[in-house]
Amino acid sequence: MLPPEEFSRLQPELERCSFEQGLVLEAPDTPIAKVCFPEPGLISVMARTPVGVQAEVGIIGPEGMTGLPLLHGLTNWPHATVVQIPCRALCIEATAFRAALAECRPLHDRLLRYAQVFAVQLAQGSLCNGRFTIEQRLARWLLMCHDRTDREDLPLTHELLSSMLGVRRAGITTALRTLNDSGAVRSRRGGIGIRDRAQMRAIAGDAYGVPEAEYARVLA
Amino acid sequence: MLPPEEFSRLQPELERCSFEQGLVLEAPDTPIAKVCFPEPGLISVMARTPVGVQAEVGIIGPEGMTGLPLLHGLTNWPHATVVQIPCRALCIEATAFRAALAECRPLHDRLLRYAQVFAVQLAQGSLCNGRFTIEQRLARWLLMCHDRTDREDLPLTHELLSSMLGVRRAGITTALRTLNDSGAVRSRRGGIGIRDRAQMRAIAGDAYGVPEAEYARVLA
DNA sequence: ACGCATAAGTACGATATCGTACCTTTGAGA
DNA sequence: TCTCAAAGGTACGATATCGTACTTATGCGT
Repeated sequence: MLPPEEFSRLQPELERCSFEQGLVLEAPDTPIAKVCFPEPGLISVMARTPVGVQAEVGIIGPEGMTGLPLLHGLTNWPHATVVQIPCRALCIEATAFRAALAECRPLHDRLLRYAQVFAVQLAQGSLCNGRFTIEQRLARWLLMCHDRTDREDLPLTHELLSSMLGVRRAGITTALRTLNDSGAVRSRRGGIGIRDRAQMRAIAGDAYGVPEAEYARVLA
Repeated sequence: MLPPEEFSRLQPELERCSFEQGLVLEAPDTPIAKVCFPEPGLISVMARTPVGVQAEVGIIGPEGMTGLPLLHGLTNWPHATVVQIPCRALCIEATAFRAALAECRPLHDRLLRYAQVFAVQLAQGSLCNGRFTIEQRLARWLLMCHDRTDREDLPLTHELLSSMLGVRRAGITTALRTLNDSGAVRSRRGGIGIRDRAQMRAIAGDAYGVPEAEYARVLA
């Protein structure tokens, strides 16, 4: 989705990679090796405390990139970046990425606009964690996930979702049953299919939409 | 705290302003007029949904700046920026700020590092909202506030704190009484004084510290 | 076809927090 | 000195979520 002249600056250095579920692209406080521009799939940014309390705080898909610290002139940050739904991605070495940023100001500027969209996503996620129910947050998460994949069925266990939202596994089971009963999703062992997006949006309410609108405004 | 050559680029255009509590520096989705570098005091970034659910998601003091969207090449974002504890600040018009960024790359780079610290603060706030008790979050907030002011007593009502944390006013009263009883703070009508920082940190636990460490690493 | 590890469903008492309401205290201004 | 709006304390039933544990279902590998 980059304009041709910006994409062509990166193209020679881009390598297509394939990522399994669970792959850790960036470890906390560890130099980041490469920047990835995902194809359909899902990568998430996890915050944690020194003693190991952890939860997902942001998600990245084809609309964005991993390695945001490199965009800010740094090599690492305290968060982990983990592949949640397998995907391919176009990847570039950190040093090559840095060089491209320095040489191509329009590229840097464009990616910085994405950094703002991501910051808005973090902020809105914070609001949701404080003010919405598990059911609403789950609907929000599934919608965001659905936006970023091209799959019919998302390969997600309740266990995985519970660690994403930072709640009990049993809490996911309960919330998911409500979504299922309302016809919004179809849930199977190890997988969830979005059935009715309109219904999902109704359930998510205001928990969903602000970062998406920001993305449309800033990068579309 | 900027190096001399970067500060001198901004200096001619900086104007010192005085901000009252409650002043709205940036309204949601509205072009930002100026960038402010606060002196001791507190400014907060509030996220909200279309229907008005709102909570604070980030705070800014002398360590940082308002107007982050301008740093990302944009003019606005969906959040509001509000003065919570009166302060002075050095301010610069948006257009002059943009010009300075374009001309002085080291300045831009340095401020981008701050943008990362702020993003980490947003992420950690999200984690806290999901996983910590009101008491811990309150302790975290008061510590962060204390870091950014030079006052003995923070002029904060329970009402204000409740809208910051996105909880009931009565919830603040209760949590604050616990902090008071443990000797961590001294609470008076319309004001709170931090009495024992070590105690506060013990109560906040892991809710406090990650963004602060990131700041020290990246900008100190 | 079978066995087993993984995933999902369910239960239940405990706890944090909510919504709401009402009452008391405080301190600034008349 | 008095008054009153703002601030703070408290109460109580309701609800969301938790921690934990046990049970059932599924599908992969043999």
